[in-house]
Amino acid sequence: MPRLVDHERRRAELGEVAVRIILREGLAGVTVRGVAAEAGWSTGSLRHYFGNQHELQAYAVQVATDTLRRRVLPRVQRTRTQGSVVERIATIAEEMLPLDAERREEYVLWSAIVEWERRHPPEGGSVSWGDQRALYRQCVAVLCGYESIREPDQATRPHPDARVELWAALLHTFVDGLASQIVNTPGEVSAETAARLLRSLLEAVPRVRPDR
Amino acid sequence: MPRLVDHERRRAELGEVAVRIILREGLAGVTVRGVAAEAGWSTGSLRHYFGNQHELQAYAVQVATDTLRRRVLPRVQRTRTQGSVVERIATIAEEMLPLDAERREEYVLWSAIVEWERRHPPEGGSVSWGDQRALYRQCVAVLCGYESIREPDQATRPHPDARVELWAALLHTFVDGLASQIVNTPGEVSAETAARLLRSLLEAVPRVRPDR
DNA sequence: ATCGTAATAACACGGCCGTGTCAGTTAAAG
DNA sequence: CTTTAACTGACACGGCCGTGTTATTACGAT
Repeated sequence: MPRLVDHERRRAELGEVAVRIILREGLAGVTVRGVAAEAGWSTGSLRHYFGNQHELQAYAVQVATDTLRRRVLPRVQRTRTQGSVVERIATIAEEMLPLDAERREEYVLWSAIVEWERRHPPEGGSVSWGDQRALYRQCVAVLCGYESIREPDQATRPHPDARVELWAALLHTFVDGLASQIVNTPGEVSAETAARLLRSLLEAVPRVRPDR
Repeated sequence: MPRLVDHERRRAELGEVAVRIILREGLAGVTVRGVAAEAGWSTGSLRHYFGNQHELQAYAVQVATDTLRRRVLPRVQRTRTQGSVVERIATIAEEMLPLDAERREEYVLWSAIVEWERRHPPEGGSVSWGDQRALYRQCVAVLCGYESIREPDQATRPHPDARVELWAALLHTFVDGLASQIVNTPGEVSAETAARLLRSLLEAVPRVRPDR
């Protein structure tokens, strides 16, 4: 019969282009015509793979999510083994801050995902949010003097110590604020200032057992 | 000669319409045609008062700034006199959080201003940022056990106690993060949760003198 | 080699946008 | 009342957008 095209492969290809546009112009820049042009196709052709703009943007957000997972998780898991506890945890938390060009790119992707989820709330709650909270929970647990490594699926659930749970939330919120200040008022909050503030907050986390 | 129109008054009138549009559709919704239509004039007429869209949006941002000053400052200054120190300070800080419809409106205006300043960085640094920092500085000073009221121009300058300065920055960042989480992930961070987290952070501020 | 359908691309329609032009209107100064 | 410049609004141009329609192409099964 007619020639067959690997739809999933084409969508992935177009998704990559869309992510590139998100980085350059934000989610609103992902238009049917724009993506088609940058990918080198006509809009009529693109619309065989995405019925409308909504589908295109939804797919782009999905690609962005996968990209972040692939980029950020390995960096977080490759934990630093030297330095004080605060220093090691700070290094992990800094992976969520737009301190350099690469992480600034990632922050733009985060923002696009958040913008999308705000306008199209996922029924089961944001997955990325749960992941982040689990990360901070684990950071605070270590900082408090608890076991340094818990099973991943354990970190997804609340920590038995309410103080850990509380400070995980505080840290999560603080890092979010720090990230937004870095991009929105770079003249007021530099990368160095942010790094310093982060460590100061980590110092304030109450310890169950003395520093290790 | 020809009839005369109070230009400043017209601009203010159009600015109000523009702010209404910012609340409804964001800064990008402030278009020459849109504002003219909502104000009941033609675009050609509007453009006697604003040469182009840039001028119109810049003016709208200015009006938004003035509106916020007029709305938020009085609420902050009418400080609560009952309850613990933490409770009183929390009430002040909560004025910066989008906890109800009114303050959610104000948050949208803040966001529009920040967006504008990010794309058109003011040379002298953001005025609104300095104002906010001064507020948190004063809050933390009281919380630490310092004098409850300093001269306004004193609050603009750094506090002599470095710890006050540090925790003012931490609190500022935290409240920013809390605000963004409330609007971006309302399903994860409710108004109640935010209020609770805020108080928890305030409890963690180190005291110079015992609670008063 | 032929056929039929997926794939492709060109085009049109309607919408919103910023901006420039220009003739008509208004009202204050003379 | 006449003059005159500010004011007004209608219109056009070009651009970008989403989307629907339609003709053409390409290719695998027959």
